[in-house]
Amino acid sequence: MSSEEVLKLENQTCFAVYACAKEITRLYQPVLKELGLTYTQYIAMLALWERDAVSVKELGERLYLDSGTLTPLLKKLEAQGLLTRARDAGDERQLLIRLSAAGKALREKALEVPEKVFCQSGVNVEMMLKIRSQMGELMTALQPVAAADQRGE
Amino acid sequence: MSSEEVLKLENQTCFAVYACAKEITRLYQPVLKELGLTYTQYIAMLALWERDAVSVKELGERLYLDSGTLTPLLKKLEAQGLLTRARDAGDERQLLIRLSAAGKALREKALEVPEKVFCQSGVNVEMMLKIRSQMGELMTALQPVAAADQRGE
DNA sequence: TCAAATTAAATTGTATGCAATTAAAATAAA
DNA sequence: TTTATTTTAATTGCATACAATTTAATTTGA
Repeated sequence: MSSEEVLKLENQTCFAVYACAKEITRLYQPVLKELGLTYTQYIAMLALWERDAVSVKELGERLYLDSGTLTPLLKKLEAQGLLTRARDAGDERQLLIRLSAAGKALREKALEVPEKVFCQSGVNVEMMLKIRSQMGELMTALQPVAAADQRGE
Repeated sequence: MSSEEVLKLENQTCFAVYACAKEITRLYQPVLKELGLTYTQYIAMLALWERDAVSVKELGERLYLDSGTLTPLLKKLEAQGLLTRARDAGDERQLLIRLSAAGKALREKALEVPEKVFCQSGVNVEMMLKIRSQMGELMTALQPVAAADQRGE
């Protein structure tokens, strides 16, 4: 690529993904508002509905978020009565996150979220599936780099 | 999709894009640190290197950011001596952002950023181009929705 | 003309997001 | 065992993001 083109915004794949991610969460916002959740709170609940009674560390690994983000977020969800935060009796370092009855019940209302958002977007199923698989590929391509950084290489 | 699967994290295209966007900016971070820029500051500079002496509004439209994000960000870049902020004489409502000599000079160092990041990622050119075009398609699919929201429809 | 509506930034308030540090608990090693 | 290391959350500090409001300037319309 020429030195003229290499820094053009429209040629930056990073910016394309960054902009899409923001546009997508913007699309979710009004739908999630009905559940009283922000987008990040929503994906945290998704993870918990799939697997309950997990530590902050495990939750963070699945969501790619650290305790600096999760601790305040989980405190807010606790304040809303959706979950409880309690130290693991077997290992006091760990904090176990458990859904409350209200937290489990909210799943029923959340069931219609993906459909609602999909209908509001101008996206068709084929595009959506293609994007998901592409992002999966990209993530596996990027993850080794992140892991190596973690190990200090 | 079954009610079991519809809320699974791995089936959420939104989460795939969201996670990739974060991973990508993480990849840029060490490279941009050498230029003294954060990722958002970097894309702001990309936009300005392409087109100088623009208003906050125009910059925001190109970056999909509003004044709430841009005002403090531009003040930081001004403090670094990379640009100047001055009201437009013709329309005092507008603030014109102009690159300083240092801001223009920084472009030379930035020229090697895309290549550096690309080499550190495990991504090949084909994947990158495919993703960029996919994100472009997605953005055009989502933008009408955002525009309609803007108009209050 | 001149009040009403619109526009552009800035400000305020809330919620991430992450690096770096701290504190407490558990594990490893001497 | 007793210290050193490691692990897990919480905390701190900084930088986004964005909705909603405010302020100042401009444009519209009666």
